[in-house]
Amino acid sequence: MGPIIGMSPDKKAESPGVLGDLTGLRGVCGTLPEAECAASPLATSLDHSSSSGDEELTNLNWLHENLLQNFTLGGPEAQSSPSPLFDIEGNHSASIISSAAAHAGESVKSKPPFSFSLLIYMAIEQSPSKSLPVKDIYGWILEHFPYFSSAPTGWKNSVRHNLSLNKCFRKVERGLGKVSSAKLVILLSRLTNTFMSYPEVEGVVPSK
DNA sequence: CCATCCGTAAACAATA
DNA sequence: GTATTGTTTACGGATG
Repeated sequence: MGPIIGMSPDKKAESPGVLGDLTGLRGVCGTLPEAECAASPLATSLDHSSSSGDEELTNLNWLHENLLQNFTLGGPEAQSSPSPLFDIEGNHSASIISSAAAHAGESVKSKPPFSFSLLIYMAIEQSPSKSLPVKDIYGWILEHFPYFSSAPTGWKNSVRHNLSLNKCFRKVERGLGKVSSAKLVILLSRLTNTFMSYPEVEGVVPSK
């Protein structure tokens, strides 16, 4: 397989049921006022006058929809729950990620049909504290996607690149939670706040 | 053709 | 001094 090439045409064909269509993601992201999505989400996202708009590239709202629609309920119709957002925070959270990981396991040797943002998100979501040191993110990815164990080391750079670029990931000082050996922790605060309003998480995040 | 998204590489600074 | 981590920039491919 020539997955190493990166974005091979198979990418799309390979993730018909998994990621559905990435095209939708872009659509979502493009329609939503990015900054607001992150800051104050559902709320009316009409006040993006305050934001500079540089977050369009960093918004991962689509990620939720995508994840939830494809992994949780098996489809956009997902009407069983009032809001798919609940699943991600609720008990289903783990299963969502597990499902994703399971999908990944199908083709252990091939490049996972997930973007780095998604991989990072899954790793963080699976952690008990919803936060992970970079090192552990590496570890999670390696554990669930052995493909990277044999892949060039550049993927780690990509992970860090995504962590920095995507404002959905927030860096917090260590020592705030259970993370002890890590230097820094990446926390998905905006993401969770956007859809689930996690007061607890907010408390964990050091307001610098 | 253009805009956007994603992956990758690289350079550099900060920190442990 | 070294390794790791974090940030930033740039480029090219893929897609709508």
